[in-house]
Amino acid sequence: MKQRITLKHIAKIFDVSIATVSKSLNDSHEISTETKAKIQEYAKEHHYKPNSIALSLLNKKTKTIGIIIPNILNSFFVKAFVGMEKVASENGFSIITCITNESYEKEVSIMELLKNGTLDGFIISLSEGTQVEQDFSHLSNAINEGLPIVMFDRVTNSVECDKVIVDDMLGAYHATEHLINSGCKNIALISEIYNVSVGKLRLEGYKKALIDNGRAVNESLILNVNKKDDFDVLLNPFLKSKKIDAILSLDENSAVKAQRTIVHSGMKIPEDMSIIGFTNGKLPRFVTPSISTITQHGRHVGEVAAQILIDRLNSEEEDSEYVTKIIKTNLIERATTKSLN
Amino acid sequence: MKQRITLKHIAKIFDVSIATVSKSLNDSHEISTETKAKIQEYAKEHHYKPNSIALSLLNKKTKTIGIIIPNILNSFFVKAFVGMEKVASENGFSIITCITNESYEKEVSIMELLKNGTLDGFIISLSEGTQVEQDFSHLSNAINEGLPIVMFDRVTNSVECDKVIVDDMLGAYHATEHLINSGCKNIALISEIYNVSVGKLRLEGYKKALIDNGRAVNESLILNVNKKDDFDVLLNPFLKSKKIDAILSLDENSAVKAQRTIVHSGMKIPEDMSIIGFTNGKLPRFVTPSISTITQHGRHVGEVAAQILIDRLNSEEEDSEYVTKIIKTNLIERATTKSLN
DNA sequence: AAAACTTGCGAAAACGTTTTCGTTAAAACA
DNA sequence: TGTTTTAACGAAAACGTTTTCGCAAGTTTT
Repeated sequence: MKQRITLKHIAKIFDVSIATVSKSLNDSHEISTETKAKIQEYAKEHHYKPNSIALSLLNKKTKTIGIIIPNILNSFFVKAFVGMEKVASENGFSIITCITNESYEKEVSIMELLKNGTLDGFIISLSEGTQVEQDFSHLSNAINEGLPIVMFDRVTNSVECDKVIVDDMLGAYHATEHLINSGCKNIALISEIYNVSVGKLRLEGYKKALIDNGRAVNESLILNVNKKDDFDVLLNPFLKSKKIDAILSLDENSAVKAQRTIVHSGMKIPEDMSIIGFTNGKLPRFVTPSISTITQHGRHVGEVAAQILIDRLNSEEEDSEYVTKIIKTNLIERATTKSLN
Repeated sequence: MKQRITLKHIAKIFDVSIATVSKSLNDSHEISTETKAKIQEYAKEHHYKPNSIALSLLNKKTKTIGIIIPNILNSFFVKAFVGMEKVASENGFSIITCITNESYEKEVSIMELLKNGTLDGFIISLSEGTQVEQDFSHLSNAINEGLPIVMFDRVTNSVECDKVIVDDMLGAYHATEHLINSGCKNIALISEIYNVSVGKLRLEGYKKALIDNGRAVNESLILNVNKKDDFDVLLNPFLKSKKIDAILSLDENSAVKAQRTIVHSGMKIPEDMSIIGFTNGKLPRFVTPSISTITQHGRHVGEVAAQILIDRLNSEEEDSEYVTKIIKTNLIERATTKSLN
């Protein structure tokens, strides 16, 4: 194992000071052209690379940002991640990734661990546990210690920082309206994410659309499910008992599972039953019949979040205002909805 | 923005030396119990955390590993990633993630960038570009410079290092045999990954199974496709012209796309046409009919890879032998294959 | 009472880099 | 010739930490 080459090594070779080597490699005018030339050549030949740890210590900047996501086995978060990675890499930043598995404790301990100087800032989407717990001190502490945070998707009003959110309410609103306009009478809502902020916003959008269109909100048409629930068992009686003819699913999983159950039950899609889901992964696209989906532009969300953080890190002034960017959604009409005309 | 608290701050407060503070916080016996007590208390109250950049510089260890993957929008790689993140986090390691987008150039430049002291080691799956280019000097250089590498899934014999591979050949072999034993006569092979090592191994397994079972290898039944190809256009004439009654897809994408094309063509699955794919993501499971799949245990692959690297980093002795772990595959029988009895 | 040992702490080096501020010698000027 | 500029380099501080070694005072042993 070769020792990594340092300024000191080079200095010894040419019998000059470390300062001279450093300046030579930075092409300083203080050093004579010949000295610079020979030092630069030697450095190149021996693949000298400045130790970035030493630089980080000196500059108090690491050019590294932390990305904390609840769960990466989720097409929205992976896409957001891809967007962040792209922007970070384009701007010369590295990313350290952590997965909280929806746990508040893990989120807190990760942030404690990472507030040790290795990071210049955070991008985070809150874990379900944190949104239940409603304790955000680990975040405000980080901000107080000078670590900027950008929150995306699952955010909270209790922390002041930059935010990138999806227009969940409007997305659900439009989807619901689409179902209404295509003739659906009893629109059910299924959610696996009733605990998290975006789930609540989508629910609001659903209700508002009903009311704005002169329908009553029927709470018995709202079904909150858990990840381990058996959909067939849960959904079949639910659908039959209520004369439901449309489902708005607030997350990707429940949309796909509902579609399966309905396909197996023999109902006609979309004639007897319409479905709209959230999050445009491969799943709703490749399933048969393909599922109409509200796309959240996950990749774009990630890009914007990363760009905001990097801009803040690169800007000199400390006190620029926090921004909240809202990313619009789109309804992708596929085979589980009737078209409007 | 509060300044981060350092040993120096604490030293000034109690009018002692930095050394004393450091030793107190590390509970050294050299320091009197009272001094230790008051310093520890103050440190705790003010949330002192050692600057890990300074420690990294001192110890020449960062407790950070780099994970380089070709593409994270791929269920195998995400699962592997999840496994690595889990093991790393359990062992107190952070991970820096980079995505090469299958590009050789990006892979090289990423490694150049990261060989700057920020990482203790790498876990990498080769990009398609690298496997085409067959230039691995960026990897051997890293190893020569003392940065251990664990390669997983897409590996090469040209670099000596720890490896974790999936038993692709045997997986394809068993799948092919299953198709033969269930009565299929003309088994086609479709691959989007003919360029990468694992694609070649799977192809070998397919051929070997045919030969071992007294069948001839018919090269015209082997179809290499590209990501942008239109499957319907490509596949329909292919299937009709060759009397094909089974397909072995070497990757997840082509399996799902082939299934769609076949469903649309009206053929009966699995009576007229059997399908087996690779990589057990959500897609093959949720699609109708669900696709029989060879699972590669991605998560386990990731866990093993990370554990090997971390063990090597933690071990004192330099020269422990390189290992190659082979992870067995399983065939998950679903609705696109006939059962054997 | 002298010698040896213990306790409690500080100075300084080390990790690798950049940068500010000398310092020396040669060159330019008066 | 004496003074000022300029060119080329080095010393040292700084980033935050750990650790080795040394030192003084007090304590124990002979």
